[in-house]
Amino acid sequence: MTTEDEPPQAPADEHADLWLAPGELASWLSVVRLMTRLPWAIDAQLQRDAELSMVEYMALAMLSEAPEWTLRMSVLAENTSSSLSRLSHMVKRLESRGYVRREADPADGRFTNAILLPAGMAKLESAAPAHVAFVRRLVVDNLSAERLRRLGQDAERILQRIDSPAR
Amino acid sequence: MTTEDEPPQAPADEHADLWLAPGELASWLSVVRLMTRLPWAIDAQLQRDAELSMVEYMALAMLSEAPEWTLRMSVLAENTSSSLSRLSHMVKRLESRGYVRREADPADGRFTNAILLPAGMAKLESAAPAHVAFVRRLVVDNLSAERLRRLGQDAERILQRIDSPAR
DNA sequence: TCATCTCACTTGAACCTTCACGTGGCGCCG
DNA sequence: CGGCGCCACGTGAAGGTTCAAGTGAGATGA
Repeated sequence: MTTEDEPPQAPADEHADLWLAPGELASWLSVVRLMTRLPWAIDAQLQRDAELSMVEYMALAMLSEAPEWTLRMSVLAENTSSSLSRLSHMVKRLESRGYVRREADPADGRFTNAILLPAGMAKLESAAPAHVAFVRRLVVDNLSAERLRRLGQDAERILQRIDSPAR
Repeated sequence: MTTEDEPPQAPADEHADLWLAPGELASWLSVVRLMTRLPWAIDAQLQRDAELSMVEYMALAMLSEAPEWTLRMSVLAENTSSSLSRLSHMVKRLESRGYVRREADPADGRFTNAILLPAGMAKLESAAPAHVAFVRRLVVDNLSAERLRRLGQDAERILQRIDSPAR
């Protein structure tokens, strides 16, 4: 697919060194569209079927696999790739829905633990099947095992660069 | 090559059929993290160096390659993967900054054309080098040509499923 | 020719994220 | 033991996106 179309007029004269080769550009634009629309699609599915956003689902899922259904806010923030502030607001909302609760770490009051409540676990379990099926249909079962593995590797490779200091 | 890593402990007991196989899950989580953090990184770079968001940059870039620097709002929305409403708000802001203007299509007043202004083109040209360099460092030059091509293909394949009706 | 329908936008409110700052617990150094 | 600084979080305002209506231009049909 895709690509490698020569534009009827070649406007990419002076853009050439400022920009990307046609094939590179096409691939990059596909990635951009994926980054924009895949989260949107997942959010829409979860919102429709479970009234959860993807980050909320991820948070519940992370907690459900943690010992004692408990995680520090900062760890949960890291695991869900969200800022502490965003997480704080989000957990407040989950708390008001009865899915989690917070308490200061008994051992060190500077930390706050987020704790999954039974209602939250129930919510997660009721949301999981449709969500997993959706992820399978869009991604996991849509790519060969090998390609999925490579996709994950590429993602890690890019993430590494994101985390590494400016240069 | 390469190996198939077994996780040291297998926690996926009863989750197994509700969820994904360990390798699948790992790949999927990598993709999720990529979808979350790559846009964030790009936005941060553009914001810092040019006070533009990624969508704004994309919109200017699309317009700059369109004939007469002109595109219908609906076409621009499609090309930037954003809703018409989002685009409308966004273009209003770009308009107030003097980068674009809007006018009703003379041939058919139902359509609205977004038109890139010289100041917008100048903005784009001044933002492009750093942005392109950043994209190269994170993605394009970080993957082999073959892997980049395949990444683009995988993205297209997933996008196709997103666009196809529920089943 | 005029009511009605359709379709591309536009708009304003609600919601969420971001940003900058504020707060409280605990270690540390005197 | 007492002030100081650091660090994990919390909070409120600002800004952007989403959602649900609203608007206006052209097609359609009587």
